[in-house]
Amino acid sequence: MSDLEDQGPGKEGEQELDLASRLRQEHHQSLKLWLRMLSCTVRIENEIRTRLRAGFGITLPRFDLMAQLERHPEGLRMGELSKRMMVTGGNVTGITDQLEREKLVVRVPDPQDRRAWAVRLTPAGRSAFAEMAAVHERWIDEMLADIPPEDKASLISLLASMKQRLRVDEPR
Amino acid sequence: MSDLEDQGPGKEGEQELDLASRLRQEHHQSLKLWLRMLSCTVRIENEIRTRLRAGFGITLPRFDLMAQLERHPEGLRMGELSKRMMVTGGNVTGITDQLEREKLVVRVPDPQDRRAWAVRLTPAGRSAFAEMAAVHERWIDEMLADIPPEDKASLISLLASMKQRLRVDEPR
DNA sequence: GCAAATTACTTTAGATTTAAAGTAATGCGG
DNA sequence: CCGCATTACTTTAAATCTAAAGTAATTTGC
Repeated sequence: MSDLEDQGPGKEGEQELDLASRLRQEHHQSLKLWLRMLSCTVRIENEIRTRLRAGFGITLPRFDLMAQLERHPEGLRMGELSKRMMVTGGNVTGITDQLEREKLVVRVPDPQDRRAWAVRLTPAGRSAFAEMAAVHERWIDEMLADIPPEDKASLISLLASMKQRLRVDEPR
Repeated sequence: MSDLEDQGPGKEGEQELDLASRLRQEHHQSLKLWLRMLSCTVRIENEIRTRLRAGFGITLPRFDLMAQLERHPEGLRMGELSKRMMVTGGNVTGITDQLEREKLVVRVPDPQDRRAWAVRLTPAGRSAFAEMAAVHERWIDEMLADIPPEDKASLISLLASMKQRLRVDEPR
């Protein structure tokens, strides 16, 4: 990738040229941003997936679900998991089934609402996750080690703002 | 999300406090960056997937494959597609099968190497893609419409640098 | 109260995805 | 030229994933 789009406007002096170059600069800006972010994301995701499998024999979606649960010892409902993981409900059903089979989570009936279930980490699940999470974060640190901290800070801030301003429908 | 981590250092004056707050600020920085980018990416991806299906009855991976081909009228080999799309070869085989069934692409044998195939858009595929691509870009523009152009420019530049510096293995 | 709409979750069908094994052609070292 | 590793792609098995339909419980409107 050549990536010449981020240089400041030249010194053509001509107002018209300046406008034209600004337009050229902004041409496909959104698409470019999207593709670049997607590319970074997929690269990292693939690496994590591979390492989780090799290191712990676990899949990324299972790890993700456990990560959601870890922050909620009281458990999360299926619908909550679906929203947080940004996947369909049917998908959550399947991943939960797998994790339950492995005794890493349990489904607890909700006494208030007999349609609903809370999913909770088992003690085994909690301890397995704790070990994986520590290594997982080390991996991320390594993968991003060559990015200057100021760049990281900028990205964190810009992405937070981006997430807020994104015009997408939340519900699934 | 509350997102308070991006405020500049306060004016405590104390060097030690300043260092401590800098440490606190950088705590889990990589992980936070990763999760935030992932969140933005998945949101956009889900929206595009839904719209592509609703608007054109096509899936995102098929659209992606066609997008790769559009820039290479001479066709791309399966292995090239795999690398560019960052998915396994088996996956490319499957998506290509589907697109071939729909008469949107063709497999052309490589005269130099009888193991290899070039995949090419058919005329129907090219014209179908042209229509979809225009709308697709409009969607991206809309989704990112509330993000200031300067933020977009910064993100484009920071993500380009990030992509370069990412410590991940390329080959699949 | 009760029918209808809604909600929470599951099931189903079909597509995508990976990892790993398989097939066939190429290229390399001797 | 021949054996063997490599390469390009396909196939397979199992898991994920979506969209849509299905089930059962809850809520809403009257």
